[in-house]
Amino acid sequence: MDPHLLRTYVTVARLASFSAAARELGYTQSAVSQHIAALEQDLGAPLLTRRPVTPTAAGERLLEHVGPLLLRLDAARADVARMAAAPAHGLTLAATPTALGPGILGALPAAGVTLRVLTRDEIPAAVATGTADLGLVDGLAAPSDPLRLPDVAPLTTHGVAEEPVSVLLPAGHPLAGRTGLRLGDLADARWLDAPDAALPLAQLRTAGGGGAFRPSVRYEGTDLRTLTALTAAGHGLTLLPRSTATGAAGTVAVPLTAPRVVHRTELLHGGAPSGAAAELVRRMVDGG
Amino acid sequence: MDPHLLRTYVTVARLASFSAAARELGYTQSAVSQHIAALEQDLGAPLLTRRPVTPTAAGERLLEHVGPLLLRLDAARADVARMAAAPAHGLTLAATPTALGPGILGALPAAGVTLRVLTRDEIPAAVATGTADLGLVDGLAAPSDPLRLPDVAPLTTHGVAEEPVSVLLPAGHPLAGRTGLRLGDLADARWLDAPDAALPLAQLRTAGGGGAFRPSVRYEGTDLRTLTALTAAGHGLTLLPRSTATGAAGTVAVPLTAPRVVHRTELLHGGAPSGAAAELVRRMVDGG
DNA sequence: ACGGTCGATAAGCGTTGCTGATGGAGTGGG
DNA sequence: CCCACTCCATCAGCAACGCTTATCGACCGT
Repeated sequence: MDPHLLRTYVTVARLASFSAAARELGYTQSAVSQHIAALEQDLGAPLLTRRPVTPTAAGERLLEHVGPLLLRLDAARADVARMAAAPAHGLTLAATPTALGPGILGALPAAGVTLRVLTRDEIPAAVATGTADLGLVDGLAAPSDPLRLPDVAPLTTHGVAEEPVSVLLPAGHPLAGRTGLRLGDLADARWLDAPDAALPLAQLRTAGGGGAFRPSVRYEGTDLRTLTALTAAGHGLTLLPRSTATGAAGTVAVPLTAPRVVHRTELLHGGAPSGAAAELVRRMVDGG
Repeated sequence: MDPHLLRTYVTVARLASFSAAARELGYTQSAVSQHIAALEQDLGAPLLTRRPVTPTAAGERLLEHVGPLLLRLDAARADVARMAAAPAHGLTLAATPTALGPGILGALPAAGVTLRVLTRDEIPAAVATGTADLGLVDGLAAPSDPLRLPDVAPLTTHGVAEEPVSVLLPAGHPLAGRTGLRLGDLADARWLDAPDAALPLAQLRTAGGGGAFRPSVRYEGTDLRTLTALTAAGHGLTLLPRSTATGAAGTVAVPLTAPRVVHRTELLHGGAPSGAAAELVRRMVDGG
């Protein structure tokens, strides 16, 4: 169970080819073949079918483990290296688009920060592996409940903001005049499925809402502007934190009253934030 | 970052001795020394101070990673091996004491089951590494919310039971006559700290309650009988699921009305439960 | 039928990683 | 105060591992 063997295993599985994996990893085809053979002998079960190269049932199970495993390994290496390396000057902050509300943006220093917009799942990984110094993740949660984050590594989290959630409707929508909406009122509505830009509907199901949603258009970008435009054009409703929902052209933001969930933003960092990062953490946590 | 190196690193750190670790691992002292040297060179930072042998700051960070890492590695190996191995006849079920309520016990088959009582943290690990075929974990959660489990491996969870939570008071307690109690009413009470037997108070804080608790006696066993006896003797209050709280001699169980949390039990299993385990899963999930 | 590609296997060889021995450093006892 | 003991680091030697090169059988398209 050498990490090297696991790494070649995942590349072989991904490329569905021993030779291609060898090329990508800088090995010989023979070496890759021996790697896989060694793994299969070690685990006592065939992992791949040859010709075509496809994971077996056991191989599929292994694949589910290896990703997080290698991630954690990288995280450990990065975490230790961070303590030895000289503190870098630049500070990179990974965040989801909806986490960057006005309150957060106001707390940023005037210069020296690199913002990197990532998926919710990518942010803990980026912080753990040192790709980013700090992370901002947001999501839906019961009031004062922490978010459920994948624990790829021992990360420290601080809640930095909580605000109400709004439903974004096109201006002419029959419910646009309401002062508040229950999710039950919207059982038959069509929702935009935009996991990287809006708040993911799937979180609502775990956070207490029930029932199945009917997604219409799926939007895989991270631009809030086009997202609100899609809603304005009638392609579906969107769930957004109130501050980012209000004021979008052609839309109306109505507070969500039930289930009682809030949009929560959390700041994430590894063990020992260096100078500039530590200062930013202090400012954000104290401020919020 | 060979797993072997990591394994010797943790043993050295645990035993605070190169030679002792070598003895335990079946290596020479020289080999252990070289392992640590290799790790330190690979990571670019000293991990241990010698004489006395103590983790450095970087070493401490590494230690936090290595435990889960090796656990996941074992889990992956066990998971794959499980698919190749012949299905065992015996079925072992790991559970917390409070998870074994009457409803659960009734669903067990008449014979062929080994029950193993473990800590909440140990159960996911046991299921992941194949030490147990199935796991039953319980805890406090908002109604219909899933529990927060450490994700040591991709495990499947099914909610199997939810029931109200009761506060266990000694029979003569001033609040014993109440029909319901708010946590606020008990702000000044003394609580038994029994993380392995009762419901851990710490979970309440994340589940919505606030404030600090004043633990009195700490009980590290898993026997509910002595736990209720401790409460009856006035050593502190205990939080228990209603069905296990009622009827204990010398105590009164009063429902907890606020915060609105329930005692939730979840069934855990790995990817491919074998015959007997699969049947038990089906029965429990359908029944609940 | 035949070149081309793919993965498995054998042989050769450099490197790794172990053992055993030795040395310097700190420690406790006589 | 010195000696014996323990601890970890280091060195030399050797076996085993892991890579490459080379070759083979199987499959595919032409």
